[in-house]
Amino acid sequence: MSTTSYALLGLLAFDVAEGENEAEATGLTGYEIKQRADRTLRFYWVSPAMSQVYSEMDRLVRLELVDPSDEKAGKRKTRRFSITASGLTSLQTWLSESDTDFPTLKHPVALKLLMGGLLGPEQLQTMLEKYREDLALRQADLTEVRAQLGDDETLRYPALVAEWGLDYYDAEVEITNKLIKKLNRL
Amino acid sequence: MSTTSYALLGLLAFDVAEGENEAEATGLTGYEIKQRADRTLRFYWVSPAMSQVYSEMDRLVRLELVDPSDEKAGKRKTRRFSITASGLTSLQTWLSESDTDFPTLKHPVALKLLMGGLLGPEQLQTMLEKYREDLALRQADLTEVRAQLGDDETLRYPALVAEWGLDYYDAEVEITNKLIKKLNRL
DNA sequence: TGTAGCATGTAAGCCGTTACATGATTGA
DNA sequence: TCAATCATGTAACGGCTTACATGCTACA
Repeated sequence: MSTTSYALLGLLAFDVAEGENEAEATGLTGYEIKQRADRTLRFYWVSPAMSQVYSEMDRLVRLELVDPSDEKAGKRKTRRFSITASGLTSLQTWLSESDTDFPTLKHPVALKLLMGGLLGPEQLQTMLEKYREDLALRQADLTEVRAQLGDDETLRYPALVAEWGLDYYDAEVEITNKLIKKLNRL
Repeated sequence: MSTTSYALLGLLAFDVAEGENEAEATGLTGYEIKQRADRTLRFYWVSPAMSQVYSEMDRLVRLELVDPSDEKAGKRKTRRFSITASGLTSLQTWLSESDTDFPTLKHPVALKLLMGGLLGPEQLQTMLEKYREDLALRQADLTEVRAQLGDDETLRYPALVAEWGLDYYDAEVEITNKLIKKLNRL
């Protein structure tokens, strides 16, 4: 099981937590899982392709960590996935017993900066400014995510992670500004 | 050509830059490329496996962006790779004309924090403290890299990237401390 | 004499993406 | 009626890692 498998399993665990006080936890469709991943996981893990969401669900169902339930609303067939008891314990075991890898960063801006000597100073400048703009977009996205999470207790940790992400982006903006200043001095 | 291909090509470009005033730029062996990648690329891109270094070199040679030269010192056969003129222009084109993707972050600590509700507060604490320790190790490694780069003009950009990396880790430490404080208040 | 480092590769396999294919439902 | 969104999947492939296999060289 890859980390992404557990990440998706984790999304299903939240679905249960949210649904506790409702009549039924009906689970999530593959499509909904993808949407949730795009709102949270994407900022600090991955945004899996739809096709991967479905193949991961197949795997989790095979391992009985997830329960599928077919649903027919009109002519449309959808499968809703929900985490099983076994899935929940498996997730908890992973959370507490697997060792937590150091983060992996793939930073094309830094990579190109390394070879800055082969690039004109104006081109470097342009690249860094474009990066600042991209950062601003990301910040806006994440700010909205944070706002929508609210102060609900069940979403305390997702909110915490969103705040962490905002701090992260703030730091990245500062570092980029510092770098631009340094380059201007050369 | 993947970004990693260009990254390795970039390492060979530095070899030329360094060797300019020497008798000959003899190129780098696969083993040396791996070592250089581990000292620089690893912090903000990847640390390719040895097997990947060799297969990337095969590809670059096939594309004539890199020149191999066999060498026999005693009974030992080594291949040294050096960047061709075509390889250098190809690298420059990539640097200036490809669009620079937004960084990709895979942060297992943040991922597990998301599911913090399934984990005890002490376990979260332990995880974050372990992360701080890992960060300290990384900082030490990168500090040494920065020191060894010196203030040589040919290594100005690598030095700049190393400094950027140190700022990045500093920020990460601060953010982690802030997070630990927040968790303690809960 | 043996171990750590230097040096090069092949094969298998996983993770993940892109491209392709299909069809239902909602609302402008 | 047409486009956007919802919904599900298969096939091919690229990138990268792990495991395996081989052998030289320096040095303790």
